Amino acid sequence: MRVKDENKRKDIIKHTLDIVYEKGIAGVKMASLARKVGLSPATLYIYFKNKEDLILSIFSELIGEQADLSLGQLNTELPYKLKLKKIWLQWLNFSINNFKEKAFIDQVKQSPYCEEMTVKGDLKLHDIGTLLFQEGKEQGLLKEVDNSILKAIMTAMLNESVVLILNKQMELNEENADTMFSMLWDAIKS
Amino acid sequence: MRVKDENKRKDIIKHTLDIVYEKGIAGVKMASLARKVGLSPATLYIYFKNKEDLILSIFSELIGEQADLSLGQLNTELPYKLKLKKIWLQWLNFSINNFKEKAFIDQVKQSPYCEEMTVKGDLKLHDIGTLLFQEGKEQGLLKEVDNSILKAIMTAMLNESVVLILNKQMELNEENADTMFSMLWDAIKS
Amino acid sequence: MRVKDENKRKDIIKHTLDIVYEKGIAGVKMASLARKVGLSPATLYIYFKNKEDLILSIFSELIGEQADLSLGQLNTELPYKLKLKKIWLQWLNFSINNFKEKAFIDQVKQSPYCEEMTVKGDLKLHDIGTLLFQEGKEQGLLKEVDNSILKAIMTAMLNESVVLILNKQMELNEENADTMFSMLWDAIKS
Amino acid sequence: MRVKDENKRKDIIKHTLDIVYEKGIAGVKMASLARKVGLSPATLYIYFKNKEDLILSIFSELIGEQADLSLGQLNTELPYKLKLKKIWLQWLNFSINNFKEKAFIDQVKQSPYCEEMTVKGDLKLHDIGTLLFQEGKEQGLLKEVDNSILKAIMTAMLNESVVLILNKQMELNEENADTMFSMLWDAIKS
DNA sequence: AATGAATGAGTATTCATTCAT
DNA sequence: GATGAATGAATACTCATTCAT
Repeated sequence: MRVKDENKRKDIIKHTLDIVYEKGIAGVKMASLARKVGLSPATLYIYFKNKEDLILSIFSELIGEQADLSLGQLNTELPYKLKLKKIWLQWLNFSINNFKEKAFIDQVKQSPYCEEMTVKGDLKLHDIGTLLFQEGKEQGLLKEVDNSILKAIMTAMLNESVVLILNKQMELNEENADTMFSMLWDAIKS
Repeated sequence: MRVKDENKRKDIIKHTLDIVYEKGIAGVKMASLARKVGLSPATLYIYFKNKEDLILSIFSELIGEQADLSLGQLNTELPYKLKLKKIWLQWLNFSINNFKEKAFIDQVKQSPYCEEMTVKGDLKLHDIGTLLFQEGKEQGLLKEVDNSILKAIMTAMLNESVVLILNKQMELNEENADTMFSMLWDAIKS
Repeated sequence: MRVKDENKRKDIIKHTLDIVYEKGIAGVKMASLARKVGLSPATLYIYFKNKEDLILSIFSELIGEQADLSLGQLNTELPYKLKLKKIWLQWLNFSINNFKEKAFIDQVKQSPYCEEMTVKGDLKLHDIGTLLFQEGKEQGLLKEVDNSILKAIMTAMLNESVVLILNKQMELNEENADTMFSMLWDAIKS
Repeated sequence: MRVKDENKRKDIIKHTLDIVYEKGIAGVKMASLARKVGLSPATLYIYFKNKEDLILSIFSELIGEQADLSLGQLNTELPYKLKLKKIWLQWLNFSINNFKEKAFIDQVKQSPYCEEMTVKGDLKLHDIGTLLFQEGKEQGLLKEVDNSILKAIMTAMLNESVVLILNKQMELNEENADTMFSMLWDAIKS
């Protein structure tokens, strides 16, 4: 009996991410994906039930990883601003290093594939945000605006930083990271 | 000889925007679009050479309108912060009132349709940003960071505000608009 | 504008009947059906929504025709036995002349396509049988057994007669028809 | 070396009969059949060369069993009508108890699988019929019609009885069996 | 200009069968 | 013998686009 090569699933996912990054979700054609991975189209259907399953399975796994990442940092004993900066930098780095994953998540979110699915991972992230901003407000460091606004701004700055860096309009170094974070901080601090 | 009916063209565009907002660009099927507009599929091809032309023509027109909008405000004789706020509010309102148009632009930008096209309208916008931020820096009011960063942040805040409002997580009233703008201002002011 | 040739639908149906008779329902391949009719596969989908619709539409139409056929004969003023014979001969002729249609109906009935459909036409036929046998019983001419049994026997004899004739084991002439009917009559008469 | 497990072969056949009864021959998928039996798809191919072989092997075996069954009864020393009734009842019971087998045979007969095969078993049955009806005619008890007609009627009545019983429109008891047989007898008796 | 019919070139998916262990 | 993985060859269906009027 041939043994299942567990790398194959990873290969499929990797190439799917590549394609989505380059051509969008609609650009994922089962046949050409298979060719890229070096498989027969039929083999894809051993690893994923169908195209929807392929897209949503990857989506779920990515959301899960992303959420897991941040949970560790919340309990550190740093001053609030530094802790926030650390988490922010961590998110920034994660986003840069996983820009294809991020692009994939964004695309799926606004695609029809996402319609029926409850995004569990996102809830985790939401809770993290809540905890984080609550702490800042309690220490009187953050503006007294709704958490969703704070989270929106943080996300927005993150996203745009990533875009600037990926578009080579900005380098990813400590100085620039400091600049971006200080602008974020100025925006949300009380 | 009958002439092309300009209303029909507008109808096609309107329904295309609707579809893209609801189902994404991949959801635009020439036949069902035609049915929605009340035309034959063949008639679409009188108004637009093909699907790509349909998408990109709409895209160009929208980008053009968006840019035109802002140009008027630059010459007003208000203090800088107020002028910036006015432009920001104008953009915000425009984005809210034209969220389908905005969604369309975003979708096209990350679609394969956009690949071969030089985004003329965007250049216009880029120039506006340059002028605007230049003025602020000259008056010593803005942080001395790259214009692209300033523009990115302004765009980011705009986008997230729109999302919050459209998702009904935030109301569109003067107070909230003030809050969002003041956060933006804090972020970019020197 | 090209005009729709109403014969095309009939052609599709005719060739579908041929294929089902020769190879069974599973032998109906949309592409080769289209080729036989002289159309593109895509064109089939203008006339029938999908394969299931193709099969079930034909089925419904055939059932309808079959039922309509018999309704007329019920009111004639012949002696019962002669009337029954006339209807029987009519059914026999119909079955012989439309053996492909009959085969089609039989195949669909035991196929998964039939599962979800309520067979309206059959109900009509059922009612006809009921009326017919009721009359015979009232005149004391038929055995006092359940109508479903009488109908079953009549159907059975019909089917087997058709098989014998189509297999060339029996000729379709008046003598043989008489023989078959008299055997049927002997079986059901009181 | 292990030998082919005869129980496995029986299991495969049993589940094949189940599937054909429920979903028709087209419903037999080698992979899911294997799963049902608790085997790997590849293992099926140890027991049967391919799908056609699977279907036709089962078919041949069933035809053989059916013919064997009847041969024993022909020599009994009963009066003709009673002997015929006994054989008829035996066939009826066999058909009821083996309705899946019967359905299988019917389905295969009208499927493309049957095309190239000469139905040996049926010949045996044909000979039995010939002997049986010959005897009846010699004793002046049966109508002087072609044996194929007599056989057709007997088969027809049998089939319809089975259908009535399996559809619960008729109970399988001595009275009903008597009724059905007497109708058959009335039909064929001289 | 306007149109409904028609279609070629895809696209996802299935499934009998074989491979490699 | 037994097996799970792998696949080639279908197959139903879609859709942007063109045809013929």
